[in-house]
Amino acid sequence: MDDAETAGKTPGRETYHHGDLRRDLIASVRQLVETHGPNGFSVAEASRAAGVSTAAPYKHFKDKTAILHAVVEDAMQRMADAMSDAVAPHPAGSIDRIDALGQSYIDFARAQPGVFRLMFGLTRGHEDDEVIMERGRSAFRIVVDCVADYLGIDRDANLAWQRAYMLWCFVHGHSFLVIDDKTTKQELEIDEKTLLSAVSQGILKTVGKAAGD
Amino acid sequence: MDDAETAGKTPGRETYHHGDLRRDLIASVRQLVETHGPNGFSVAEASRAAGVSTAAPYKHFKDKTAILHAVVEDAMQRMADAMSDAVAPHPAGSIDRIDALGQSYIDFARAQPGVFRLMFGLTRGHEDDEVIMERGRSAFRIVVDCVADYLGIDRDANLAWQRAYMLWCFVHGHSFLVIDDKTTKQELEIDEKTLLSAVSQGILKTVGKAAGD
DNA sequence: TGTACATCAGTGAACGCGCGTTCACTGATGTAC
DNA sequence: TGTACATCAGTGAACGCGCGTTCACTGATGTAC
Repeated sequence: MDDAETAGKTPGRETYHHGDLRRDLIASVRQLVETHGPNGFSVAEASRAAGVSTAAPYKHFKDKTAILHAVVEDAMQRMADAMSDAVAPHPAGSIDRIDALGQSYIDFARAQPGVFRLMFGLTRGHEDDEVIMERGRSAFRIVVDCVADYLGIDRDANLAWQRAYMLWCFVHGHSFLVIDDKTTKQELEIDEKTLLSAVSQGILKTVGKAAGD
Repeated sequence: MDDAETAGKTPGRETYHHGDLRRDLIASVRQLVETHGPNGFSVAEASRAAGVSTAAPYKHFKDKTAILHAVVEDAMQRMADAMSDAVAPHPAGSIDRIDALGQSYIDFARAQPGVFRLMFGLTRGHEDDEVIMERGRSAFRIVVDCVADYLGIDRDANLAWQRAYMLWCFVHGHSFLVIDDKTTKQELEIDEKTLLSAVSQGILKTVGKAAGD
């Protein structure tokens, strides 16, 4: 009971007011999405999971899509944070930073594939949500900065953006293939870490600055 | 009228029997999925689009997911065909083959993003559909073969599979980012063709055979 | 060529269900005096 | 410290809706004799 209240789990709430329903709803939706897939979420079910009536969410969100957006905003922030954390332990300008960044991205996708799918395209209309877009951009900027530092070029250089984008594509694609079970891992006979560093080196080291030519 | 019947468009069918409802339903679903998103599809709406009662589809499919599976099976076949066609005009063993392959993949995704999303993970349970899996594998085998030929190694070599997978990840990720509007194209200041060949060269040419080390 | 009949692809009405959202309401909280 | 009142986060019942699926049926087709 005490634990439940402290953690905001709301198993059988005793107080009339919930405490922080908004946060709890987001958490419930996250869990539902992981359990029943990115579409297997309803306002009703989320309300039940949070232990409130189905009308309660409308005190905090305009409608269903507003909840979805909040979940994605939250996820974007957590992903950006995870990427920052992954980068920290490694020296600036090292390739380890870049590999750690990629690994954290993949780990995020693997840990919460439902939310990951939600973040990317499943629900249209993200383009209009400035919070989501901005958090996405700032996450990408981490990649750009690491790439620029590694290459020893300006952080605004086109080359840095291009190389960062190439890496993003690879990591993004691999993440999807992993969570979709399309990757025939045993056939590849290569572990993820090796794969990742082989690609980052292939893209960063060797193509050099000649891509525009 | 004649045109409609010939094309199987069924605007206001006159015959009691439909002709080829199964095929028409798949086409209707494809269109619905492109219009209303990968989830914006119902048996009822597909029936309406095909001009039959909502019960008619059950004469051809067990249930809703069976229709979905059929759509994905069809799409997998069309994608594999598109990839074969893309490869054909270029000499065996050339890098052009590989770039054309990647381009055809991206083109497919861009042309029918809804179906593309359907193919990948949106609906779980593809793993159990042997037809879908087999067609996916055979499409990937085209990539592996092209890579092996380019590298001048055996088509069953691990290295070929690994390199092919790296390329697939990139192209797959880029495709998703494109259809999700996450790619800030103008900021990159690089066109797709250049991007694609830079990556394929980065991954194939320069990392060489040393990735296992 | 004609008739009887099995087969099959369609109909249309109905079912139960869960959903998103609204509404008038009520219980708790915080603030002004 | 006590009371009055505005505010706000909840309730629970209700709504209309579209959906997936089933059912007994009927119209068309093909085949055996």
